[in-house]
Amino acid sequence: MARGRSSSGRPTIRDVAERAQVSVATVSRILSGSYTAPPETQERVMKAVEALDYVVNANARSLNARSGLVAVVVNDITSPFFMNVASGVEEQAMADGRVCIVCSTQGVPERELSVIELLRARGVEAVILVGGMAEGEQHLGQLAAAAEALDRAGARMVLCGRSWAGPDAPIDVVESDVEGGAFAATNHLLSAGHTRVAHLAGPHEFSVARQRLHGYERALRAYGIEPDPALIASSDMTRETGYAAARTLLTGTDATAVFCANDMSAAGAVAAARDLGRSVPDDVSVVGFDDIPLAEDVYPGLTTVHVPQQELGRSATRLALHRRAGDPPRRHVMLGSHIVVRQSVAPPARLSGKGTP
Amino acid sequence: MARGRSSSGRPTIRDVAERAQVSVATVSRILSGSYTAPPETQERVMKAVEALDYVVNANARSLNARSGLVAVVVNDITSPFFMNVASGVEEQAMADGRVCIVCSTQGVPERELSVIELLRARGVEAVILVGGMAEGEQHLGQLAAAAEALDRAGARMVLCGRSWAGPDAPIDVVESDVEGGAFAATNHLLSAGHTRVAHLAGPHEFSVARQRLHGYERALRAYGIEPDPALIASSDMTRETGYAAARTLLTGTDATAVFCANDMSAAGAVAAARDLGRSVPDDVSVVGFDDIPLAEDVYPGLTTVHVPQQELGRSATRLALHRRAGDPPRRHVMLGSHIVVRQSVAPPARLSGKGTP
DNA sequence: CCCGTCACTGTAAACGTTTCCATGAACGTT
DNA sequence: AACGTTCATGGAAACGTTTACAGTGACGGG
Repeated sequence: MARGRSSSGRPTIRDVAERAQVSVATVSRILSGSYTAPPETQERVMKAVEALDYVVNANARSLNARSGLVAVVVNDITSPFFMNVASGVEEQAMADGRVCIVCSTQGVPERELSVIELLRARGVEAVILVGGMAEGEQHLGQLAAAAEALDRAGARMVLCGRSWAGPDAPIDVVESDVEGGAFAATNHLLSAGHTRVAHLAGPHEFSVARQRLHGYERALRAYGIEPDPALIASSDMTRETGYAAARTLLTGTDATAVFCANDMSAAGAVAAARDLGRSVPDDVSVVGFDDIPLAEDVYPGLTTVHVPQQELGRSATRLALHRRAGDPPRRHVMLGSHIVVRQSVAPPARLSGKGTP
Repeated sequence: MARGRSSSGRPTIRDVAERAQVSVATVSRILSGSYTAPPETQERVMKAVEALDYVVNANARSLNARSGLVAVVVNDITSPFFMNVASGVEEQAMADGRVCIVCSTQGVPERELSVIELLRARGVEAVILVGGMAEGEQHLGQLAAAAEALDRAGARMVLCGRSWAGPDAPIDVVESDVEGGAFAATNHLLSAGHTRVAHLAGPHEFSVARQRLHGYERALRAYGIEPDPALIASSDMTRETGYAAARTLLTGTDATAVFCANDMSAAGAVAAARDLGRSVPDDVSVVGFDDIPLAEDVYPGLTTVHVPQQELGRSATRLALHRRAGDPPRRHVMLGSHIVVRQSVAPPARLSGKGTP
């Protein structure tokens, strides 16, 4: 039952019109709610729609009207940080009457461009780029070109939780104060009495990783300590590589504290410490970054820098969607971040030994 | 630079044709790679495409050709379990030359239907439904209708990691052996010597939650123990509700072990135990379900039932995409699950006291 | 009684593709 | 020399909508 008149496939607006004994124009008008038809006709059309189980062909519609699509592009669909930001985008998009879809580059930086192109082909109204590691000279150029192309098509692209590595950003950017957060985190360790504070850095090509490194170094210097390259290891911000890097850091150096580039690698560092028979926080203190839900479940609870993930997403979406005539072409939003104290930090063993009577 | 000839918006195929001095048909043919044009023309067209920064309008294309879109629908975009399954879908979809998008119902069960409708409107080729709590009589009926409508449009819908609650499924289903897993998990606790094994169940409307409950009860009975309703609490499988439910379970009963409906609520249970001053596993044993990455980071490492999340997604996608003429209309794939032993289970305190000399 | 207004509806032209069919040229076969 | 084949191309008809424009009656004011 409920088959359309057309030879095959979905019923079309013509089938509905035929069945309801009106013209396609009338059906279109009623369905898009663009005006008030007399209840009698309205009903006839609705009945036909019901009977045929008709849905508009959104692709055909997009030929004339706006698509109503907002897309989030993430590097890895399983990363809690990215997906928390994405859920913020989703929320705001829905509030603005749009539909949100999530696409992934599957960890391949170059794919970022092809995904954007694909979205442009689909006529999305906004592309929110969250995270993303590829920040080479050439890639940035192509990104700028892609943004311009989107612009021409009436769509907006905004960088979210990631900063533009070049001189001035050709697109909107929403980020949190990463360097300030890193400074605060390192400072937290220093003021607990640590002097040998290591940093488990992220990939150097990644601007937010560099910012964390800078914040770390700045905090050390503010304490009169010159950063020691031996205390800086590098991971790609996953649990596994964090584990490995932390392990060498803890065995090869006299570090009593580690500031990690993100919570994921911090979880790896905690596991590494445990496997080496070092207690956290008694033998070694650990601080993370991001404040993903995991941070609360790791034992001991991870002291970390809170990044307002949902708000990052919401804000980026607002920027993309709410554009008024007078707005400056490029906008930049900087959200604050603050430290969340849990149980993974304590004074260094020697000091705490000295400190107690 | 690089502006199209049209008044505004993106350049069209006509602009390209004009610039390359060929017909639109030729351009279309060359771009879709449907035949081999002489290199000279080929080059002219490519140059024009480049110069105008042209991308096809995928919506217009979808009017005639297939869309190449595969969609995953999840309940909550921030759930690790769902997103791991989704990444499996993504992988397989890409392998089959399709593009994968993720949509969320944002925790609102009814929204599932509207999202499916929206996807139908976009002409997707496959809809993979992962998770999803709404399984009322009426909802299932509507789901079946939606599946039929998709079918008519030449698209496939498959249920993934979730079973059809009614008599026989009107659509393809891929699931893991949930009841068997629950049986094994409970059995693991029983054979460690526990007799007061509690169950932190999921919502009863949710078929996979019911299956876990059944497996739990079956294991108890196999040990000659009649399930005690007092030992069964309920959460909605989040960390927070798991925490609350576990807390009442641990204070109000003499349970020495808890089998949790999923790892998330198990993490809550572990936290509750800790906050009550009960050590895991010495005072209380905990077993989870799913084996999400978190299970490894919780302390102590969570003994849990491994569900092949990626494979679930891959398999569902294959089912949707690889359909041959002779295939039965409805298929059902059941993947195995097995227990992963970590550190959250030990013999009950009394027994272990008795057991040692 | 005429005419402007109004509410409702239909016709047809976009929108940007793909693809069927036709055309003409070059070329090897009989 | 007449003829099929192949190749490269163009014209035009779909695909399923939306929407500008035009048309129909009905109605009420002059």
